[in-house]
Amino acid sequence: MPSRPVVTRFAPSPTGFLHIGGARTALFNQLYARHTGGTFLLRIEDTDRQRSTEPAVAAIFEGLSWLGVTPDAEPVFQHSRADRHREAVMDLLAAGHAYRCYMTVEELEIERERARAEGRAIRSVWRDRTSNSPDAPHVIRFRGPLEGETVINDLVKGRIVYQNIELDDLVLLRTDGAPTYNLAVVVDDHDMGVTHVIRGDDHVNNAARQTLIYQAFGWEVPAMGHIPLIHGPDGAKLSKRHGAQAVGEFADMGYLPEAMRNYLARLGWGHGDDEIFSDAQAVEWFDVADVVRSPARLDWAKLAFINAHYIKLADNERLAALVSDVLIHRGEKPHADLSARLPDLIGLLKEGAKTTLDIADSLGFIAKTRPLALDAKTAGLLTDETRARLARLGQSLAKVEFTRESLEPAIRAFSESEGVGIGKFGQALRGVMSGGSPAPDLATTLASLGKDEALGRLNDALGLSS
RNA sequence: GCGCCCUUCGUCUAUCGGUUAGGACACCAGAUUUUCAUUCUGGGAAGAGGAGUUCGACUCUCCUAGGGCGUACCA
Repeated sequence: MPSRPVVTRFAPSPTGFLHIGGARTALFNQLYARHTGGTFLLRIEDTDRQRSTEPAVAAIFEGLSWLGVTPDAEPVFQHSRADRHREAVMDLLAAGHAYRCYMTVEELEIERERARAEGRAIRSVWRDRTSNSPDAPHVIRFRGPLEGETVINDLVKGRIVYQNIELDDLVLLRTDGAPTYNLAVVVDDHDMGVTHVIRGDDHVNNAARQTLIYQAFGWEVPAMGHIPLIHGPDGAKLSKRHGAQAVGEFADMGYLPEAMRNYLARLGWGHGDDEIFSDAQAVEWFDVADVVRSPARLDWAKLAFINAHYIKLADNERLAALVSDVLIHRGEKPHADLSARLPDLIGLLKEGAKTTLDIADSLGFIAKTRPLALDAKTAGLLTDETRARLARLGQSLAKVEFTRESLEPAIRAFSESEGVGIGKFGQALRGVMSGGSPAPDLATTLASLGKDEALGRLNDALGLSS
């Protein structure tokens, strides 16, 4: 294992959005680098020019920066290093660790079936043969050992042994001269000085093949750790029907990046009984060796719980900007005066919110304009007796400062002076204030409306002029 | 088919040969209460199955079952 300063890297392929599992892999890489005082790098694996897209690259950058998992250096684009990759393959060719293979797709198909029947991996007939017309279309394959075994001392899974006969002679250079992934990762990780390869479980099989390539080059093999995938709540592979896969979707659903980081870190990794922890604590505690071996399922309820926690902690100005975006996105752009009050309102309303979308929802009753249409339930509550009581309440509240702290005791005092429980008029008052829409507790509802608006709504409902 | 990996409450996890198997989310009940929510208190809930090793296994080994990943001129 390398004894140099730690260098980790996240190496996604830009063929789609940034998957939540990939985001966690990136997080783990960054945490480990920070924990060891090392460096965290980003490399875009775009050797397949057909499948790689610009929007996908943008989505990765955007997703990572939203999550707050950004590399310590400029990202490397793998395809820009194609010349270096080809050069490396030529070295392998010269050293006899690779060979030119002229198999046609048909022949390959036959060999594939034969190999399968014999229970071994693909080997080309060109392994020990040279062509009379060396310039004919061909790929360059790795010449893997036929015997022996390759051992991976996986940082999370432990010792994994592969029989070399099971490992195929993989293609290093395609017919068009383009390098393949398995060759490019090895060359790039080596050139970038990567000491610890922390990646998804779906790459374990490649670990052995890549180890062989490192050895052929005579390079030091980096430490590797394969982290389990994230599954949907039902245990199946995460897909659209589970609600979300892309980090961008989580952002749109009103989750905070720090909540995502906390939740993701806790998914598949743990530090004793700690559930909620800061980024600094995560860095202090994290170790790849402590990553859990088995795949984890996404649990929306727990994510919501953690998000609610971070919403309570979040700065109201910041939340206001987020909520405002939600409102605009919904086509409910808040008026200037509402905008100005947003931070204060959010301070009052964020208590039970699980997402910023919830906060936006809770703003609904405030945004209504007078006179409010009352729902049937509220209308039914407005008996003559209650109307009279609400009128008296209005008079006494007119003398009160409209803050939650002042309103709370004021309402209680009124209830006592009337000699009835709050239940006798509370429901009706809430209905009059909100028109029947969901609203928080009385004091908070009144405070968030403000004195003028609140008393105005009350007078509207009682048929009084304000 | 073959190879590799995984398997503790519903979920995320702790335990790293000796524990009443702990915590969190969720759930249920009770308390508080001006709706919902919040808050508080309490509760139910787990070592896939079978063989070993051992004085003693959730912890170690093997088998079975189930699940995942891979098996590309994708990454």
